[in-house]
Amino acid sequence: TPFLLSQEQWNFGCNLMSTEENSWVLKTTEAPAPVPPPCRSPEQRLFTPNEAQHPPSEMEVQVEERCLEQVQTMVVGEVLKDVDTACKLLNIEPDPLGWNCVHVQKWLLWTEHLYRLPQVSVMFQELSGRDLCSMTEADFRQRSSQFGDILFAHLDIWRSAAAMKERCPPEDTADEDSWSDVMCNFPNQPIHLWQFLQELLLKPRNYSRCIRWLNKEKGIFKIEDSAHVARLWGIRKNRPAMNYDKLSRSIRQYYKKGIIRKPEVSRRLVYQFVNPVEWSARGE
DNA sequence: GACCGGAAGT
DNA sequence: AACTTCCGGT
Repeated sequence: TPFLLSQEQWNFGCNLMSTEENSWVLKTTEAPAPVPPPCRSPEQRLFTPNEAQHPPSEMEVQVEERCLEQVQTMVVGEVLKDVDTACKLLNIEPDPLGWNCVHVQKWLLWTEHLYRLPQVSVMFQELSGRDLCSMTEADFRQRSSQFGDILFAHLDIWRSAAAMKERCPPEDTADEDSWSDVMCNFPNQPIHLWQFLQELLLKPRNYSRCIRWLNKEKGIFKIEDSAHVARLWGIRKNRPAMNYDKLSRSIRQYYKKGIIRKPEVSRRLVYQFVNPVEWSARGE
């Protein structure tokens, strides 16, 4: 089946065009969840805006089509990138068909977080990715009458993304991401907390609302949203009960190891990497 | 709520 | 070993 834009992706594309915040995956710290109504016939929506009046000329049609094409390419690229990011964060592969129950739960946890849903993952326990993919929207609704459609739509995005990937695998966005690719793409390599924090700090576009550098050269950073960072860490380590109390305890374990410390003047939620030289060499 | 470290568990 | 969990105290 062809890759169709969902309402959500279309909205995202519009945001992108207006140079707004450009990550829909991690747009989480403000505003209530961007809960899109699942759109089963997106192509209609794509072509309806503003052509009600006079019939457009041939050239106008061509221009518009090319524009839409560009937007679509851009959106697809962003979706793939965001799926990638989520995969790294969750340590799962992009294709839902390959997921086991644990992977499914991680993905559900992530989706809950993304759309700010209440805990719905319990309704999907013991399901593999293959099970999930064989379910209809009605099946989803049966397990969660309120949010089944959202989960179904989000799974659809992932399946489409995986299909895209398979269709053109060698494309590979050979850009700035290669560093973290090398660091994280080996699946199931246990990640250290300090590495994880650096990963987040490396992507200010996505994470600056919850953690950011105060002084990158000195390695001083501030956790802006402790609960959010803890949640992300919990997702990555598959520790649903993770919170800032525990995360900060782990950070404090670094004090005696000389990996992280409190800066000279201790400030609330501010920490400092002890030897920041190694990674400050490269830009974001 | 953040911060701190001891102690025990995984 | 690298956390995670829990906690009593600042």
